[in-house]
Amino acid sequence: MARKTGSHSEITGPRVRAAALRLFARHGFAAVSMRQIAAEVGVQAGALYLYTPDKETLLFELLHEHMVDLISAWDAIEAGGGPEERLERFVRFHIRHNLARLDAVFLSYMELRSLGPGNFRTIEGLRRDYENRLEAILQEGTALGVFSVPEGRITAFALIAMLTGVTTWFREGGRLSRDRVGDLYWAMVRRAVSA
Amino acid sequence: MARKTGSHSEITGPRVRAAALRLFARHGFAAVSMRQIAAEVGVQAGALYLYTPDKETLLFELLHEHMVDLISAWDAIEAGGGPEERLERFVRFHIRHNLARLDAVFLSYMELRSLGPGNFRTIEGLRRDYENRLEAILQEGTALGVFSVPEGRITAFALIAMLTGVTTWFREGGRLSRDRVGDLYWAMVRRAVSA
DNA sequence: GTCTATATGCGGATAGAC
DNA sequence: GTCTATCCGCATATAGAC
Repeated sequence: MARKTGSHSEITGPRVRAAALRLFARHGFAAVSMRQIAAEVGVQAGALYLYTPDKETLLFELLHEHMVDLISAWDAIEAGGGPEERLERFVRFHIRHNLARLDAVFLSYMELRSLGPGNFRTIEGLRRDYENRLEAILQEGTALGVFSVPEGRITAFALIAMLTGVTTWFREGGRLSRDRVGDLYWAMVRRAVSA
Repeated sequence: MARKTGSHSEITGPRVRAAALRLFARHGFAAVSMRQIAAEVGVQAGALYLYTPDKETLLFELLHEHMVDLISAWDAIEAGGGPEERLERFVRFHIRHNLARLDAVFLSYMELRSLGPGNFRTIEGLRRDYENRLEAILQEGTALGVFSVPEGRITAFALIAMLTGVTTWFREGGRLSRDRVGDLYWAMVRRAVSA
């Protein structure tokens, strides 16, 4: 199947999203121009509109993809085991998954406000879905008497905030390995919720 | 001492900072124009430059004031008692203080990147000063055998992230009072670090 | 699919009148 | 101390050539 010269749809689309993700996370959504994104990809600004109807939609798609990716990755891992086992798996998963996606994590926390109301609600709903999965583990463990968690929802918020915080200080090649960080955080989480 | 008509320096300055804080936190530094800030205060855009040399300096001063305020408020409270007592005081102080300054907390996390290198380092240094105070409590408690904290610095990061997270979900007049939230978080923190 | 060119409007910051 | 008017540049988004 012959293709026209200069036809790079399958390759330029992902490159646009990658550049936008990097730049939005680094400088903020409003501070980044379509021209900057285009320059990073190596095309002219007008060409970006072949891949997104406008700037906000580009942001929305990045956030949406990140949340769907997070939830489906967890759903593929959670199955089986008691609450304590699943909670440990959650702690290690959340740290590992987010450390591998620093830009997307930062963007998800900072630029929800740059979305219109409809897009905002969609992303917020996905975040809630994720939080609910952790809350369910905590509730189940409390019902079984292995955890002592009087407020499952608030505890889920607290734990996710603590775990996500790793992304703000962890440095590749630093003194602590990812696994060691997982050990440390799991030790804290376990003690914080144990009966 | 007579004063000219339309002379409101002592009152307009604080109003400019208050409007900037609110708008920067709500919409992001880059997304807010000097004209918007001026409109909120009720003056014309040009008049703002009587109170700040430029937009970035305005942001810097807001962040700087917030950090100095935080540290000096804590220093006025910390004195006296053992590590466990001081840690409890820290937990309750951090939650209470930050809940009363939601815009500034949000801004401090999101818009450090909008500062130039020099201003950035200044704010980062102040944040480090604050973290060090918590770390010192954890180290002292570990040395005395009342805490079991193998990594004081990482644990300080983890606890601050967890506590600051309250600002993202707490709603005034909701089911939980501030004091109850303090109780819940202190229970988690205590168990997470106890020997 | 990408380019160049452009419409149209808002951005930060300054000058000078009052 | 504040206002009006303005400089100048960059923003998003689109039109039409190739």
